[in-house]
Amino acid sequence: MDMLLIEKKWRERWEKDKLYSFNKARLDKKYYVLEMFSYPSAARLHVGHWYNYGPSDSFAKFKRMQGYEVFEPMGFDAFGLPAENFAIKTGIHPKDSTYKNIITMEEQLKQMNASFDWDYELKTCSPDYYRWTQWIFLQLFKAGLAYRKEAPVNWCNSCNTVLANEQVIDGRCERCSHEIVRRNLTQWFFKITDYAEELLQDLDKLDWPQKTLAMQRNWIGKSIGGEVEFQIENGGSFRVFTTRADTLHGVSYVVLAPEHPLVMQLVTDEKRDTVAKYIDMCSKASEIDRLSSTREKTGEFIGAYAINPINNERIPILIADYALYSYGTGAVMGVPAHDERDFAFATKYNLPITRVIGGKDGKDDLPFTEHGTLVNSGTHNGLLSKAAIETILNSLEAEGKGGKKINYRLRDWLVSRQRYWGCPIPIVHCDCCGEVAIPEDQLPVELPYNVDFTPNGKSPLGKCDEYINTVCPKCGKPAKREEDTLDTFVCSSWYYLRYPDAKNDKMPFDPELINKMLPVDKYIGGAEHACMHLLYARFFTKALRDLGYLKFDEPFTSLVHQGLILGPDGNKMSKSRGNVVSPDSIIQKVGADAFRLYLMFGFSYIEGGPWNETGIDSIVKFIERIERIVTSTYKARGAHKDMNKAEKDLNFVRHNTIKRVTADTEIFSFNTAIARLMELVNALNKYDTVREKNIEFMKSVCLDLVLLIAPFTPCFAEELYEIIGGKGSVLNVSYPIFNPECLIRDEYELAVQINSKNRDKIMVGSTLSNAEIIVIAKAAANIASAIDGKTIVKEIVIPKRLVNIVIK
RNA sequence: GCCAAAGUGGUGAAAUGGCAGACGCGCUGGACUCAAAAUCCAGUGGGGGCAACCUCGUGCGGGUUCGAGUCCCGCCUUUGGCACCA
Repeated sequence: MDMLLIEKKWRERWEKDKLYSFNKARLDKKYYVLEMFSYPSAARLHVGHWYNYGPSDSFAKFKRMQGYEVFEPMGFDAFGLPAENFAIKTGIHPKDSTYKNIITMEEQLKQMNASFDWDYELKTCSPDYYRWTQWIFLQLFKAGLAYRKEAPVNWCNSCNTVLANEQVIDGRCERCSHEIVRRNLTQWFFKITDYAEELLQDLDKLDWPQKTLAMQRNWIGKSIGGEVEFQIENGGSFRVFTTRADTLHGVSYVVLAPEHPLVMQLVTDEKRDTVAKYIDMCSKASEIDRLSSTREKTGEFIGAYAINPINNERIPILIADYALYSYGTGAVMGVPAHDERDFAFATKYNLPITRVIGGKDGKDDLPFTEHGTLVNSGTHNGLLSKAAIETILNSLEAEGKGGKKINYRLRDWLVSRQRYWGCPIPIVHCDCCGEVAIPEDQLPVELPYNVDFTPNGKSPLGKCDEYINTVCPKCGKPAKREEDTLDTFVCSSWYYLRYPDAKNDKMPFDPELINKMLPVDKYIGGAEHACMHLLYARFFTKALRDLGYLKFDEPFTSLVHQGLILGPDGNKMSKSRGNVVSPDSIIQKVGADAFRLYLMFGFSYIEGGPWNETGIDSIVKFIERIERIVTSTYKARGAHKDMNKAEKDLNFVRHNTIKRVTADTEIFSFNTAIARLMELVNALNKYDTVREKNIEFMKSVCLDLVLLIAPFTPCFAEELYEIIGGKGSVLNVSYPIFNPECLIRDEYELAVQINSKNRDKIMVGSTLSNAEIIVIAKAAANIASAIDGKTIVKEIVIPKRLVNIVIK
């Protein structure tokens, strides 16, 4: 078969017949399969694209053949830095290069023989999409979920923009690996922290990889504890957050974060200079320096004192950059005896260390960080930590000096970017009215084309006079537009909602339709999005639900991460390593179906692994074996109609294959599914050598084979189906269903063990009882002699598998 | 440092606590052929034995169990994630 030719033939026919067109009349049977959309890169599709889209499309086709109305859209995550950086280098405008790349990518994606319904295609950089991104921004703004604040932010000097916490990897920019520095800037944030608890709780509802759930839990970082209020000696007060209120008697100092506003108020005149210097030093430190937990702790006494509310002790107030202004209250109590970090800090600065929790077994090593019994704690002596936390926080609460409190590690999502190629923020800054939302009927705020986007640390849109200067929608006076654009993760946080209603020009989506189409039934994409896209999208869904636009809580019911295909050297493929494998030549040689099948058979889908193409030839041979056995069977003639042992054996393999392929495909275990298909082909070939063949029966097995393979090699299966006289598309035929009765064998082979070691094999009828089986087992040649004269301690029968006789 | 996952033939990899290595690749032998290719068939974890068979074997050391790659405890290694979060 000329695969390239037949693939073209079937692609054209599918398109003509609109085979993959989603039928809204069958919404009750909808199955939404979504693969994470791609960035429109200039390079051709790489192995990773194929590995993501090929097997998951097979899953979609499998669901289709099971009778579901499958919705499998495709689009482009088209805003973003690469196009802009490319433009800076070459002068080609990001819009031009992006749209050009999209066209070539569309062509390539179509060569995959996938079921994408292109009628629902979306591009996040197109005004009819980002109009609604802006609309959602405004809904969040009106609900108080989008706000502007000055805060220390992560700044990348190479990308000339701020980054969200999630985009900082080990103190470096996730994109260019440049060191991140901190800057104080006024930026837009989304209040994702309002949803911290629900984002955490609802993880329990999701059919997601355990690892990803764990990562999100860690990222949200719930911490149950309490707040304690410390009076300042010369008036005023502040609070600290602690999970160990039981150690309150052991507090020998408190620490404020360098950015804490109280610091410059409380500092004494003699300390003012050194403290200011320290603060300055902290602000200049890069994230890398600051993040290093092995770095020696530093701090400065600010000359002021606080009062420990539980024992009225006078304790010094220090500043140290290990206290994070953005977590808790920005202030920490120091308990050197029971915290490793505090211990190191107190030792260095000669602060008192008082033990207040007794050690185990009389040991008195410090620091002792476990729970235990309180000592040196006045009236609380003798309490266990857990009870003490409860008691102390309750009494503090009664006195108005604190109480129980939960903190989260999760921070609000910083969405401003000082870049050009992104969604404009639909806000006007007016001297009189402040931040004013652009009226919804004036959306989209279009991204201007003629903009100088050479990077100089200022937002490119700010340099574009005709864009930036406008009038206030409220008071009509001259005003300036917001000059930053939105993080591209904002665009991708709702695209799954837009797909089913991609052409709607009245609203972002019709809630009535979307509530029926969503949530996504199966979402497939890389694990690297665990704490970014997948978290943001969940937040958007919940926020839009609370605003009344959606009726479901979670966007993606079930999630699968495909593994990573590494270079042949076992490293991640990258241009700089020179280990990038291009699939183009392989596809030109063997076709997209064979390539897809190879990817599905050669790797465990969720594991991935180093690239190795030695198996491709064998996959081609396998396809040819199928073609040979199916076509020769359909040409053969014979009047034989019996169903004897040979037929029953083949029928067993057939139904076992159907059962296993169905179950394995359901859980994305494609390599084992294909192994089962190979077994069926082997069984067919074996049966083919039988002298008196039941040709009609054999044909029916071949038909099942063609149907079973159809999701994996769609064009090949279509062609074969046509050759054997099938009408219409094979993908419209129902996927075979196994018959349990055909899986019952007349007799089974059992291993017979003595003391758990194999000693013999027996054939037993399937209707025999365990007692009858034991009788046969004991009579087997090797067994009878072995148990002769011995005491039998135990007899175990595992149906269809083994008999174990335990003797003394 | 903390959390999670993984470690199985020459190789890609399989195994609801039940015959370890399914299905492939590679290799060896055979059939077909003048010959080769293609195709088909058989064999293929280590050690021992002429043989039927025996024995060892899933990173290492223990344990639970009639039975452990799988469960438990303690290590080693690798890979991801988090990392001054009070």
